[in-house]
Amino acid sequence: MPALRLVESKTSHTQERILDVSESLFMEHGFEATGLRQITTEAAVNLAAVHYHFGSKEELFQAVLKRRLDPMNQQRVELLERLETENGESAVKCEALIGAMFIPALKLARDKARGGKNFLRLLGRAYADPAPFIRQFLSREYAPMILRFKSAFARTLPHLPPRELSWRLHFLMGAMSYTLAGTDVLKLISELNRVDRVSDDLLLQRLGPFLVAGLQAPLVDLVDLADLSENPKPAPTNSSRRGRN
Amino acid sequence: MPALRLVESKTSHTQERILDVSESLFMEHGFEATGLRQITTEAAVNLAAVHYHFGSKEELFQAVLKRRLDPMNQQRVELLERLETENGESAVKCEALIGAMFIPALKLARDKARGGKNFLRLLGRAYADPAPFIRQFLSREYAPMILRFKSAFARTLPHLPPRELSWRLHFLMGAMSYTLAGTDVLKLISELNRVDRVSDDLLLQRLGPFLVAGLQAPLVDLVDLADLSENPKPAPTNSSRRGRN
DNA sequence: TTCCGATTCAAACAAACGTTTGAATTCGGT
DNA sequence: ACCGAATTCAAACGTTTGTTTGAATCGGAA
Repeated sequence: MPALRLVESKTSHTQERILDVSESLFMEHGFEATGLRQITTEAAVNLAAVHYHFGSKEELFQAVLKRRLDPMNQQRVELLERLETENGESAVKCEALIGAMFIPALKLARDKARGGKNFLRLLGRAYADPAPFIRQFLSREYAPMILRFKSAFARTLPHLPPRELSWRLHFLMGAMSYTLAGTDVLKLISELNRVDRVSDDLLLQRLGPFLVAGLQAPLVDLVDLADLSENPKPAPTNSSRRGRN
Repeated sequence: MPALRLVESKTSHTQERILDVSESLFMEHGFEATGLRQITTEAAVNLAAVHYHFGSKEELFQAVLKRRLDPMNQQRVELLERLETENGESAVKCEALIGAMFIPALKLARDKARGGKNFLRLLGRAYADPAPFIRQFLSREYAPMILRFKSAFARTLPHLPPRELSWRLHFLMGAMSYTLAGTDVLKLISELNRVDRVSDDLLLQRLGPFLVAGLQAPLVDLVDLADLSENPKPAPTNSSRRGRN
């Protein structure tokens, strides 16, 4: 077994080429469907270089994600902390919090030298991957930043019960990652095809208000709807209402 | 080449067992990572049965999706049409439209005999898959239903420009599929772990208001934010504002 | 130059992949 | 009981997979 990158200071030219090519290929075909030979030939390096520098295909995948994810999440909490010190006692507004989460991602998507949107599509794909090593890695990677923001949101939305807040943040992450990933299943929805391809900036300004309004939506008391097939319209019929929470 | 299911009336026992096992395995490991031998041994059928009944692994995957997706989307448009005839001239409310989209999916998630949540997780995974044959299939499968609902939303949200509506529906689909898929990357967000596992019903009642509020969010005029790193707070500084849409 | 660790390289490993084949078997109708 | 079609079966097809090995090459300090 070789030394497995004892020298961390000057990352070799080979490592970066492998990471770059892997990023684009993993994004294009997914983790399982991308072969190491495909990567190494396109990167013009030897096949064994992957195992020499990264240890295994799985570790390579994690390295690809980690390279972009660490700085991005770090920027996110930096923005959050700056907002919090600026605001002193009073809670930071929803809109600003969402901006703090979204802007570093958007910045990454713009920086074509550093992966561009390819990386975010890869990330969105990783979100949906059930492979345990991916899920564990993402959890480990996201935990600090998510918890940090959750308490910030709780401060600015004090009327929301904790569990309700958790769900709304879940929805928020869904819409955000779905959007950032550029999942274009439903391009047919729209005229998004070519026009809005350019204007990444406007994305936040469209997504932002949507999410802010969602987070601030009024609380409704939960109702048991056992009759799914019968009464499709959720109009308050005032019957079959049983308190539950 | 064999007859390739000329007889459609009585689907063989083998076909269903293959579909059931495939559904759960594809969901667990993804399309690429699931082997045909894995499927056929777990289903206790011969390896060649897959090609005999379905033609190829890709066609098997499509059949797995189609079996649940067709009835679900059909239910959705049925609900929509019932709502529209009930409301006559006036537009159907946002809340009801979202219910019409969500309830058939929720119903499917509940019906453990017909796949249960496994299928929705599989579906959420397919959303993020870049394989062309999957994307084409999903587009083909979703097109009628999506277009139907889009025009319904346009009627009830007349103040929204078409492109803005398209984006908001995009966000909506993101939050919805992310939620239905049960992507639990961010379980750490919350106390969702065991408590809310039971109450699928309450999901719609949490997601519904979130999405309604998002769809009805006020329109803001779009601004050019070229200074991402400098001014993280989207407070209206009144400078660097250039009209653009 | 000499030497040593870091890196690259070609070659091979066993295992698993999706797919095909042709014979054996089952089944329903006459 | 017989026939013909539908289905199942075991076996092998040729590729491709991630990983390992051991020797060749490179690069900088002594």
